[in-house]
Amino acid sequence: MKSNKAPTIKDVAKKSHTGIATVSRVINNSGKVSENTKNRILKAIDELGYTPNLHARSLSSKKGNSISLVIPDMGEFYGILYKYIEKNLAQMGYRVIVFPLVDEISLAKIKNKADLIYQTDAVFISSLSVRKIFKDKIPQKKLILVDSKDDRFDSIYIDNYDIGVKAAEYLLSKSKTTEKYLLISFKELENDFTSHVFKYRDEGFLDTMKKHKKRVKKIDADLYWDGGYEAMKKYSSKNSINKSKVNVFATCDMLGFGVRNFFNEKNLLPNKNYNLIGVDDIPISKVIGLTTIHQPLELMADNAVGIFKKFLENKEKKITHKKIESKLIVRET
Amino acid sequence: MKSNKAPTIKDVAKKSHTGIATVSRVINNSGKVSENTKNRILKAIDELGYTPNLHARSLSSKKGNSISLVIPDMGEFYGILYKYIEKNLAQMGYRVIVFPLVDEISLAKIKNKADLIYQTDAVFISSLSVRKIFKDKIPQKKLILVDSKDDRFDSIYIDNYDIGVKAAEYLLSKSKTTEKYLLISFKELENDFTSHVFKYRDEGFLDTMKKHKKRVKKIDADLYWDGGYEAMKKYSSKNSINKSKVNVFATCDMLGFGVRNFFNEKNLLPNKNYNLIGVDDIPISKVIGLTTIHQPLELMADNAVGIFKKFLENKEKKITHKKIESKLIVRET
DNA sequence: CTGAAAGCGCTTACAG
DNA sequence: CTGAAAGCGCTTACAG
Repeated sequence: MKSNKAPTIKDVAKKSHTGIATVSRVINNSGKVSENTKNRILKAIDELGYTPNLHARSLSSKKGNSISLVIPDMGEFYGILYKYIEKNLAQMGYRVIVFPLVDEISLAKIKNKADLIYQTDAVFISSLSVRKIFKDKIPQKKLILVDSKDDRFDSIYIDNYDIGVKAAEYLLSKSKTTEKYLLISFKELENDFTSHVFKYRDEGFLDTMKKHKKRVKKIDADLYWDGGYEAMKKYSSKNSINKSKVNVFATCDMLGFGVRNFFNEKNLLPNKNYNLIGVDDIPISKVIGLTTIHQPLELMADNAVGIFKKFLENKEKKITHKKIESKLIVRET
Repeated sequence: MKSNKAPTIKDVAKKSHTGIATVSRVINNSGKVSENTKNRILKAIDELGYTPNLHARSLSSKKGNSISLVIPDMGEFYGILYKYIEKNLAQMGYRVIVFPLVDEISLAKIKNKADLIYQTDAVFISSLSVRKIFKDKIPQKKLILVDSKDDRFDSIYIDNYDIGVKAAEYLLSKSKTTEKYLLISFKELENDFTSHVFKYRDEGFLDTMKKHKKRVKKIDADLYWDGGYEAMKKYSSKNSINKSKVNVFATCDMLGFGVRNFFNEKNLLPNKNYNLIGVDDIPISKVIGLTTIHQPLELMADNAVGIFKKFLENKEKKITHKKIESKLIVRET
């Protein structure tokens, strides 16, 4: 009867009548090993059902072969980002470990210095503020920001102020003088999760509208699928929505979704009764014909991985800041 | 000038004039340590910015303090499941590492015996077939199936055949003799990702309809936000949709979403012109008023973690099969 | 091409 | 309450 414990490299060595160093070589495909011994070892590995212990490997090699990806929530948007990053890194033999900051518990875990996140070779942080998350105890790791910016760290980012400007210009191009302008946005709470992306989008939009002497009514909405709907409902209860065209900037597609729903329900038509633009270009936006501002996730992922690669190669200390252009996608609304 | 390397337990011991065993004790809060030495050690840890090496810890303690969660994709649905599992496990000091099988690459990684997944203390598999994923090389780990069933492993599952039955009964209760019945479903490819959930839902629905002598038109759809829409468009190009009421079972809410969109666009009304039921009860379903069959994710997560807890306690070998009841949620459609 | 040995940074009896 | 020492399963010079 076999022992219950998982077989180790020692067991493999014994069974194949070699030393552990040689076994290690064939496992890692490093160094020269004769065909004959190699086959003996492979056979033993197979028969034993041997699996290398990653902890031992990492401990002795000083490499984790993994990176962390910190994201604000686990939804479709970040799923896409994950996919692009994973695709790149998998080829390099790296694992990407996801850390969704879904609640206070997961935030607390990350702040604990004994957490897994501190064992990975680099930390990719998406859409979140390093300062807020880690406070003063920033991990002594390679940090790469994706979709946000911090002077102290490598950053791949999009100019959110510019997004607001683009949204304003789109709506202005579609409208005449006497129309109404609405800004439906999420009012971020000042806590550890705050990213300020909404704030910047708001500002870009508001500033541009002011420049064109347009008055804008701002409405706070919940960051949820019906957030935009409820905001519009509230607005329409005090303002007429049929008299003149309404132009709406929803600062993310999730909010845009709700707004679109609202207009549909009232049988109001895009271009005629309203215009609407969102941000993100999540998959569902295409389906509902929502005009939006696209965030090039693939490009961001590629750039982030590129920085990581360079880091691995020559440990260069220079910090890279790469700005990615967002793109207007005109659809029905 | 300080050394570049990360401080180890040895450095802490030296700085606090103790042994590494004692340092280990205060880090892990185990055993008795006098207040005085404890404070000295804590101070040293803080000054050094010491972080325990998890690989070393796992290697010597034989515990990973983590579990794997394998999911078919990274979207809102599994995000919710993750959240519930994580909430439970975090309190126990465990990390949950997500393995989204988004493409062939990620599948290949999992099959590699050297993968991270084999280092965790247990593997939770959601909505996927163990047989298909791991083939004959099933990991010698505690496997817990969430939302699927396998006689060989602990399973928390929902009866998908029964879901089909429930959907049929709902539509029958809303309809009269002469009406039309549509089944809009995803035709699973026979590959490693196949879970057969759709197949069982189809069967439960079809069998029940047959029992009631109703003819059903089945339409294959893409598993995407506009899958249901396209399916309906195809159907309506050859069949009238206005004459008599149409009753549709979309085998998941994502498909139901598209169907609902289609009817909206045609200005057709629920209960009057059509009835529609989906499955899953994803957040967006509530917003669009989609009648659906709810999957109790929280309950499933709790049960799965419960099994894991028992496993940790007494290493019991008995396999648990727990069936969870799905629940009809009636909304507008 | 191959193997014995040191060492990675911890935990855990063990002895005091 | 405390510390020296063995051991976890690997990788990597080093010597052959």
